[in-house]
Amino acid sequence: MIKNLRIIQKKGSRLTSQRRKILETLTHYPQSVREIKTSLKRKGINTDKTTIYRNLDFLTGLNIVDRTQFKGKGARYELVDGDNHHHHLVCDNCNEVSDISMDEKSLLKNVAQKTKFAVKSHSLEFYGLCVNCQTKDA
Amino acid sequence: MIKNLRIIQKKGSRLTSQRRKILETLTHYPQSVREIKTSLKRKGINTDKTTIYRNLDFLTGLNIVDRTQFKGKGARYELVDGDNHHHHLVCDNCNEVSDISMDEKSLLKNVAQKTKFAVKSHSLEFYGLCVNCQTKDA
DNA sequence: TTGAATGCAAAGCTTTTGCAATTCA
DNA sequence: TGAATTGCAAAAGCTTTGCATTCAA
Repeated sequence: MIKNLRIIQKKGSRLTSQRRKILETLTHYPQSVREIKTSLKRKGINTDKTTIYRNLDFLTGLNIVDRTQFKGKGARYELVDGDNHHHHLVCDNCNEVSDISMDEKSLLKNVAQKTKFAVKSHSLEFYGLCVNCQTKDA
Repeated sequence: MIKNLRIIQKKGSRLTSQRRKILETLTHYPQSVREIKTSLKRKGINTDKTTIYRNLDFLTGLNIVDRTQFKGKGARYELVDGDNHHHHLVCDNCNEVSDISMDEKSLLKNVAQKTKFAVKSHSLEFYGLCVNCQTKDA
């Protein structure tokens, strides 16, 4: 996404090859750092994990990347979806993650009515069984 | 809570002194393992962290304890609230956690309408600034 | 050229595992 | 007594830090 590259440059930060490759590897599916590293390696790119962590932090700060964390697992990173903010359905059995969008206006209104807390962000995940795992015996 | 002790015995599991003490230390505020350990130590009880982890897992399995995880932090455990299921408001600045209950029927209905995913549990956290931190300059 | 970014090594946390010793029922 | 539970030591993950080196602008 060209737009993201502009955001980075506008901020006065550098467009290193690592940064570019990491951006190219990110998707709209939440990946762990390990997965990102493996994915880069498959493309023949050996980037140190520290560099990956630092860039993910950097990109998260610019709102280019979104960081989520599922029950008892490490952090996961995905490209921000712009106008298509979504939540996750996480299968307890096969760990498959699918997206779902929600009308969350009512939720936020609810918080505003009940408290004076200033909500900046929120996270909402559903856990259970995906369609495939429902039909299996196990 | 006597009821919880019964649940444990009924399951054929033992009511060790450690288990009892850990239960007494848990609250309706989500605590980290480190906090639980410190709290026990303050009462003069030295329980190994492994024992704490194992008991928290055990109690979570019996639905006596609930496990949450906030953005980029370790797991936190609190007593299940029975009929008062709630969500959390987490201050980005001072990390204070407060509870909020939500009418989530509409959320779950929403998922059911859009997908065939069988929801077993969900987590919903709001991040932002608590009232105190809003008025501070920082 | 030079400050930003990278890579490497090491450390810091949290959580898990294996196993011998202990303890509740 | 005997299986469940504990404690200890060690390992396994994930994430961060410090510092010398490299590199984009």
